[in-house]
Amino acid sequence: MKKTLISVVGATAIGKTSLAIALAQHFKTEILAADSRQFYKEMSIGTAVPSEEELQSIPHHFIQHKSVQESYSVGDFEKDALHLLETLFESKSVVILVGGSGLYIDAVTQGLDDFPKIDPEIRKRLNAQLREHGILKLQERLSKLDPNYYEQVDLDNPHRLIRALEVCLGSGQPYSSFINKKKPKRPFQVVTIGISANREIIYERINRRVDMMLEKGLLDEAKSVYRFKELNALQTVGYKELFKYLDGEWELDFAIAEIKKNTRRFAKRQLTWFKKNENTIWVDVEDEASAIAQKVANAIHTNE
RNA sequence: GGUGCCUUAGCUCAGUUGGUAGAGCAAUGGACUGAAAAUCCAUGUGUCCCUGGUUCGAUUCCUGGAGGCACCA
Repeated sequence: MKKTLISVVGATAIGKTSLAIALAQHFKTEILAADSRQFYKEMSIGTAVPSEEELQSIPHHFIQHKSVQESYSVGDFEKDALHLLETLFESKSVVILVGGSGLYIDAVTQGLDDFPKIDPEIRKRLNAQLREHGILKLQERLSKLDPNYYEQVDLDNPHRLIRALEVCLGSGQPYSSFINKKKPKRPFQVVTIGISANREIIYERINRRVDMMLEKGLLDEAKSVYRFKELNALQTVGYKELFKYLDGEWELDFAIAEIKKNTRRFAKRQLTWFKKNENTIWVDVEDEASAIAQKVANAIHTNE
């Protein structure tokens, strides 16, 4: 029997966690989280990590298994997730993947190209160059080192430029020579379930959840990680706005309004990403978990 | 009750010496290969409060009205 990874996607605050748990109970299996901020053990309220009870009801993986002080990339996650799936599929025919980070989901379901390890110092230097000389210099370098990618890349996007450049510099080969290689087939099929709702409902849920996070003590949590605020893991909606408040730059009410706005925009970006996958089976937020489980079961069968 | 000011995009406001209008924010669409809750790109038709008048033409000037704000009674 073919192994199946059920991928549950949807905008933030839409109810992915509870659907994933219901599905895991139905299929008697475990859950992998594909959420780039739930990895970190220092953050839980603002990342809407599953509750104690939820975590106890079903085994979860990749939840708070890292510290914000460690660096953990999509590539690392892909490797770890595939390795774990191999183990889980020895005893299960179905495993659940749930999360809001599109790139991380794709890394597991489709795979990324292989890149050589790059010395993080190179990125630091490139960032310093960006600050001192501006983006034009980086663009010029890329046009020499990888004219191919220079043609496709979003030239105003510093992160993209720097990633391409660091690969060029670190490997001595153009970035574009590593991408779009034939990726190995996954030893499992993927059934993607997307939870949808109209925009007003998503935004209402977001606003309510932000208020709830604050009631649960998000501000204290932000204080507890304030000393890490420069780290990548803390470039996170819900924290970076409260840091502004703690720095005295913003009023608390304004910071909260910004959290809601930035969460809305984040949700919007997620929807754009998830729309790309034509194979997604879309369900409504209001649909019963049991009915969804039935749909999934049917999809697994028709694919076999 | 009187006088003055205001009414233009979802919000705050600019502007048109009369030729039907534009900023910021919000919002919307999109991109995405080890920073991804990150990063980046694109998108502005709206009874210019209503009414009548002047005019070839009024959102702009004038009459009357409505609503808001301020001051005076």
